[in-house]
Amino acid sequence: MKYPFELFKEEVKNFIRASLRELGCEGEVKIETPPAGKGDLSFACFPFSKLLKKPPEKIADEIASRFKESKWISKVVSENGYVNFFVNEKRLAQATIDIIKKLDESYGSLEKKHKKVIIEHTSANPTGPLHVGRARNPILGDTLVRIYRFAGYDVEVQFYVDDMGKQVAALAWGIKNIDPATLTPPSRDKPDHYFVRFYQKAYQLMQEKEEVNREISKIVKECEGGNEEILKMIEKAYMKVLDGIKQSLERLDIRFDRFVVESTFVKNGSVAKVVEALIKSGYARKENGAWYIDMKPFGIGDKRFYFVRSDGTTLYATRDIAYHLWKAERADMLINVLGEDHKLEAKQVEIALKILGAKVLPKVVFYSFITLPGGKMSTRKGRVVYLDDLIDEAMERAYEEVRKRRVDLSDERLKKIAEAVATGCVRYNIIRIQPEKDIVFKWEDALNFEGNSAPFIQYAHARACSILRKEKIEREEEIDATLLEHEQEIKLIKLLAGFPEVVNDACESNRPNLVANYLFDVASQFNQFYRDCPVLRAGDENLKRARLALVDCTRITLRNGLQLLGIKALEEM
RNA sequence: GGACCCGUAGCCUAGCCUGGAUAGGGCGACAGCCUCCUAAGCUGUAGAUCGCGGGUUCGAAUCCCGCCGGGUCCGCCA
Repeated sequence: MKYPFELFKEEVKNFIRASLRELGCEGEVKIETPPAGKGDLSFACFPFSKLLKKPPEKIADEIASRFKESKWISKVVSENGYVNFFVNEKRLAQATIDIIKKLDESYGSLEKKHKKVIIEHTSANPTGPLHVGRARNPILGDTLVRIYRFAGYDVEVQFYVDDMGKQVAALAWGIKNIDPATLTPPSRDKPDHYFVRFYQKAYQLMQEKEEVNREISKIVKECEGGNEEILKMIEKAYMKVLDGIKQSLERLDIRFDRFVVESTFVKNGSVAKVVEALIKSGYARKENGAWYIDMKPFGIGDKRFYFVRSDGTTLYATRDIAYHLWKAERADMLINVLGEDHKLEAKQVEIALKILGAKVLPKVVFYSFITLPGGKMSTRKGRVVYLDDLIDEAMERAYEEVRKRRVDLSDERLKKIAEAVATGCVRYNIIRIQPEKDIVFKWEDALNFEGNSAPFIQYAHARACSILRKEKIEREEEIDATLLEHEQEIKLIKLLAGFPEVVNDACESNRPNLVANYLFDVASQFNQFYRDCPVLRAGDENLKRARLALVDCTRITLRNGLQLLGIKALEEM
């Protein structure tokens, strides 16, 4: 099934290809979007100027003059070396509104790819609560999950649990050896906040006392040896913290299909196989009993990638390779969401996977950490804003705002709305920005409820719902969309028609921020339509039905898009 | 020091991958709009050497090189 705008685009491409062939040349046909008012699609003739030995204006003229008539193209104009194509607006309006009404919740979704994708995200050390510095990871990851599913992929979401590092070992040691009475009270009644204190204290003691350091190191070593008893003890410790992390993410509607535990790959021998295979590959060198791969031939400067220590134990990256081989056997595509501090490790894993002939290599989406105006967040230094605190603060602010506006609603209803606004706001303000861009955390930005924000989009959706509550429109109702001729109606329809392409682009390029930008545009255009085109008081009954349908289609598109961002589409606010 | 990322109005940001027609938005500022479908909205004004300098090109915010500023990494840590 093809979407209307796609059909228009294909027709334009075919027309250009045929025209160029007649003019005597072939070439990549690159279609672009012209500035407002100059058409709906355009084609630049400059690159063909040399080939055809004609000025671009002439080529554009010749192509444009070849146009007679067609289904989707209403007009072709030559201007300054460009060929501008105008869509048949009435046809687009009718086709777009028909298809949105018909597909409803699946409008914008793409055809089934019959491909399995494993998306790994968050994978935070389960030693304490998530803080805002890392909050981009789950939000990016979960949004990608939603987009990939909508784009037709079969997605499994995984959280890789590190149960073998010094961090979890410190946590486990702390819980076992520290008297809770000596700790400051937890910042809130939640397991991750409760247990992080043991981790913090243990970490501090580890640096102060050599014996503590030795004990914790011993735990780590036992884990690497696959000591079941010690691993069980560690599991008991981190599981509670992980529960707390899950609770926080649940508030943002973020869930996982599977938690994959690192030690699994030590226990089942796959890490040993990785080591063996790497040694046999011919790329490995030995030094003082430790094994490494020289990364210079792979273009990574003068770096060594150690995968076995001199005592024979493996490293984090080594185990990560085993994990990735396991994933590669189970999926057609792998996506990882990682902080930019993992760039080198990701490169090491990738090189190893290539050496070992992995079927699938992961595509990694890196993001920059969110920092505080004074610098990096640090749990241990107490310079930190927890995700829970951010959500709570957003909730309070949102509650105040709703209460100010809606004296008519019950407190229960107000809280529901506030929650949707707050969590939407948190997700939106993070997802709307390109992952690689630095974000300096400021409360006023994070809790922005106006302009380019989640509530702005939710508000447009609520407005649409409000109109539709007053006058119903049935899915089956035949409407005459050709009556929609107002400039704002046309603008809105064209924008709605572009949704599937946005989904496709966001998915293919792993840029969820495209969806956020798009929804802001739709909401903004809808607000302008709302200003210019009365719906319930449209006068003409057929026009009213058509406008109602357009409102309904906007509602559907906004809702589907918000769904992709994990933001609740409110019916009133 | 080396590698990678970022640098667009007072602040935040889109566009950069795939070069193209006057660089879009938002916040904040200023001036307006609720007898009318929710003003979390709308309109208008002011505000940009697209970090700097070269190069490639008919054409550069976009590609290449150098520099400056900020971040990340450079461990037999995770």
